[in-house]
Amino acid sequence: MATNSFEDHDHSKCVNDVMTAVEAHCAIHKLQFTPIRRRVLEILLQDHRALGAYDILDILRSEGHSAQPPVAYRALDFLVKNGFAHKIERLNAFVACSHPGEEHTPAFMICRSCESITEAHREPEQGQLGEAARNAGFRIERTVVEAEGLCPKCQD
Amino acid sequence: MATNSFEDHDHSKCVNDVMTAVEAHCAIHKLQFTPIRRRVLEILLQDHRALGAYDILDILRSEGHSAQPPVAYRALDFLVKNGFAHKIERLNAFVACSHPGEEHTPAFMICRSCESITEAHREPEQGQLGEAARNAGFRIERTVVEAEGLCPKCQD
DNA sequence: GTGAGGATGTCATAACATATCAAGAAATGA
DNA sequence: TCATTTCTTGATATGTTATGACATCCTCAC
Repeated sequence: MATNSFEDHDHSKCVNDVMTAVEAHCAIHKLQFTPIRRRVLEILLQDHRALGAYDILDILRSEGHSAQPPVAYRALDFLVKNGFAHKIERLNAFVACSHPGEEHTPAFMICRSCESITEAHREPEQGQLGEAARNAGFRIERTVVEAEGLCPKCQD
Repeated sequence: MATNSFEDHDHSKCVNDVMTAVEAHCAIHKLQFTPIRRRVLEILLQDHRALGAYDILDILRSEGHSAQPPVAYRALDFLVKNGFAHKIERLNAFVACSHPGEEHTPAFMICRSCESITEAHREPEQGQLGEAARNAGFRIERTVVEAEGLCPKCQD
């Protein structure tokens, strides 16, 4: 398996692995993985890119669903709350999680050229931010860590 | 001087220092520090809090300015572009910079209770994000690093 | 004083997100 | 099985954040 989504990889496996993991997680935790929620996650998984809620709505509409804004936002809330997707604050957009269901503190690398996104993992208490927080007496509950730049392929 | 804005400090000195530094920077770089831009920065400096563009607009209006949205966004663009203010992506809001004009890579700690914000500084190439970027072959150009949690005072 | 570029005034609208309430479906327990 | 509760969805409306476009005006260099 590719260590990050900038590398060439078998994307259908990538999608299947995530869907399988999410299904299992929902079964265990008695979460309702309804058709809309499933479809929105599938849409996010199509690419390692972030999609806005209205991009998702457009796709849902083209498939015949009703698709007023709350439809997308509710599905996204469900996916984000349960760790199946993340919001990219810099872009006001959403991306499928690479490690669904597991507790983790993600960091993102966003290519400004091809818009691909790869997810890395951090330890919130370590590193420069953790140190700054300790110095300030600040108790971290959530972090947003996003880097913008150029992915390997777009540096040429 | 306080090492971070969570501590008690002489805030009028805080404001004066920043305004003086910004004035100097604008003089040197031939930037037009116009009344609107100055006023918006003063508004941001009133507290170590982030304000939305429309919060700023409300204040400008209450002072008799015209104040259509572009008025605030243009002033904020100027302040951000020149390093006098930062956008807090998590909040879609803006905060005055503690170290105006200097090249730096900020990280923010946002108190979810009192909404105060303090700015720390990072080295983008170091730490966990820098390491993840090197591993992925990603070239970082900008970073968004924001922690949400509780400041020392609000932990009681 | 004229021209070029930057700054502002103003209107309009795009893009992102949520409140509310009604109706329907699924899980729960008697 | 039926009633109850809870979660999910449908639908309308609205709130919030941000930008496009164009006219006007100011400033500075020449």
